[in-house]
Amino acid sequence: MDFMSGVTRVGAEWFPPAASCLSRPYKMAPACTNSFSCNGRVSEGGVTMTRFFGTPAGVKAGQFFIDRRELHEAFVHRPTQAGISGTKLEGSDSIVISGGYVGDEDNGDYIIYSGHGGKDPNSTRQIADQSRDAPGNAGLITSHAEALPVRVVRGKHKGSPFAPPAGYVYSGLYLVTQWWMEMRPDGFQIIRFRLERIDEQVPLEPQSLNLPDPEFATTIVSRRIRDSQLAREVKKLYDYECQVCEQAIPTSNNAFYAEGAHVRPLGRPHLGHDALSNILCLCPNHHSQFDLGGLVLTDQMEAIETRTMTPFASLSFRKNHVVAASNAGYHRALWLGARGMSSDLRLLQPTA
DNA sequence: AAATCGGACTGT
DNA sequence: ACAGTCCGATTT
Repeated sequence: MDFMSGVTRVGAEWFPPAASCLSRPYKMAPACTNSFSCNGRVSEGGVTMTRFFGTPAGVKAGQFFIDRRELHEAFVHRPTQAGISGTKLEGSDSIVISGGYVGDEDNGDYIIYSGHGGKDPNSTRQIADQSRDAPGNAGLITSHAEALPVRVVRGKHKGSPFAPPAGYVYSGLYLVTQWWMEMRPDGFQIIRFRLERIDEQVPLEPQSLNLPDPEFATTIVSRRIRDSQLAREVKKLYDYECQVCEQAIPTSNNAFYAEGAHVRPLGRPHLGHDALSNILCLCPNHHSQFDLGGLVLTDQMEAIETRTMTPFASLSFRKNHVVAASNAGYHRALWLGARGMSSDLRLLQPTA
């Protein structure tokens, strides 16, 4: 007996993620073509992927799934019961919103989501505090720190105008933008996460006329969406210390914040590469100064303030990392040329 | 082995 | 509809 008889399914076939992708410190995932890097482990047999970031190939935002097993098989959400997939080390790659915790909010473009834990397995009532060390919760904290994309799935439940009338809908990618511990009225501590939508291609079903204005959220994430796996590796290599000022910005959870800055910009018309030789680890201020042309680099990786054309710092580099002079030269020509000044490299050599 | 925002089945 | 019970698959 087919338990799915009578149910219309959309795109029920699942496709294994295809092509090559970057891996984290564990084994390479078989395949992935999404715009983000993907991670995963391969079992001894070499087939089972357990962690995968981004949207799997062949899956679209808005796609319907009849139950948790289908989500599992499509690599959209691997756990068959738990709401959060992930670990502290790897980060969390997906969540399911099913209204299982009071106080959650679903505003479409942003979500307030409770962590897991502290529930009586028999009564589904909260009987204990939640912990930031539970695997899924710690994973979402890691995803926040690393700006990893989180797949969001909505299940049928009351309280969300975006929830499907039955089954589950894959709702695309979100970023964790905040987390905090919260004391509930019943005296139990829970952990809460704010997630903001980062792929806008597929509109959510408009269920009310006054949708929240997503402009601010999209502005925040527009730079982070480009945070490639390589950029994350560079940040880790430098312990999140800016290569210009050597400052690391402390955040919560004993973590730090930095940004991966592409020297020759990606995309048209610049066509820079997402490669280690084209990425710097910078604090937000120097990243902005660099991207806005207030700072250029000599071939010797001296930082020049373009307002006064004076060197003010020598970039620090760590082992096995070099930025190609050609990329620095491209960036230099981009900004000095645009100001009608000579981009002749000789003018930027430090005078001995 | 424990934990997990399921799922199908029973009752009101 | 809804709530409780039992039986869970998968991952950690």
